[in-house]
Amino acid sequence: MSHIELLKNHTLKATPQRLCILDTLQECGHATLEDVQKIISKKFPTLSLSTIYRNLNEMLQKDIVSEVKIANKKDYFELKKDKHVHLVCSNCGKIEDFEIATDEISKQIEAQTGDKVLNDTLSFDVICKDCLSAK
Amino acid sequence: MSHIELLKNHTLKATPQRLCILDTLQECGHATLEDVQKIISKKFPTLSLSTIYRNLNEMLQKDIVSEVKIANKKDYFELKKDKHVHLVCSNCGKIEDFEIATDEISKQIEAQTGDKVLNDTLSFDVICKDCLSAK
DNA sequence: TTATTATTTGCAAAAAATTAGCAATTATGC
DNA sequence: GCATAATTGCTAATTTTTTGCAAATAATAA
Repeated sequence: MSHIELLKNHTLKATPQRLCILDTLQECGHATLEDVQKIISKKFPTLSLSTIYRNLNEMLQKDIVSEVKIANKKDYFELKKDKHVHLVCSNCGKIEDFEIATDEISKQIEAQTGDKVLNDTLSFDVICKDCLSAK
Repeated sequence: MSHIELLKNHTLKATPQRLCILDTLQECGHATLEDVQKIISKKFPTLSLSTIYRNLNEMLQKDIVSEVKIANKKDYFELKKDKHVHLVCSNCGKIEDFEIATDEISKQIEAQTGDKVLNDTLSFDVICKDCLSAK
């Protein structure tokens, strides 16, 4: 789905500012507010900081974007996508997505606690393949 | 280990302020900065906000305390403890710890990506047993 | 104990991050 | 194209976090 459609489906007007924010997130994969700000200041210097804040918040509300929380790091934003875990390289800082089935572990939790698992957010600290081979 | 020892082992003086902060985290299990502040303002009204900030940061550095990041929530602090996952009730907001082996999933990631997994942070959105039975 | 000293605290003020208010601008549907 | 409701970009207000420094205090050794 195009970003324009995405916005319209959520009753948001497709302004150039919003499209620029979405493009930025798409390019980066995962971007902190600072990242977004820095990149946008080059691509679209007149786009104001308050517009970035306002829109990221709106898009979070409307579930177009999600916030990725990683220990000892600032919050990241990403476009909403299929369920995945985050692999965070402790060496180079890179964040990769990885699709994996987490049903097993959810079942185990349900069996042992009596809770009902709805959803999960998993992140793993890793040394990525590239950093490993660079040693 | 007592909190006093804990501090001394990390070359921090055992001041009443620090002990109060540690006690608060222990009581709460998981507390946001706001929680800590609110509770402390009753127990120890003269303990200043900058002391809370300064000490939580120091304790994070020294690995006495860790930061718990949960999607759509403020950051929580907890005393460092054995590896565990967080179960966050979407209904009542309660956060529970749960000990679970995550080796399986780490192995799977290593096999498929070539990365080396060091550590993980998992949290699960659940409806807790109490909320389930209250329906 | 008491004296000494390096840490730590509390306060007030600075800096950084986030949000609000509002006039001017713009996307959308007719 | 026009009308209009939504959105933007300002600037100013809040809120959150950090700093600097004098006064207070915990740890140490005499």
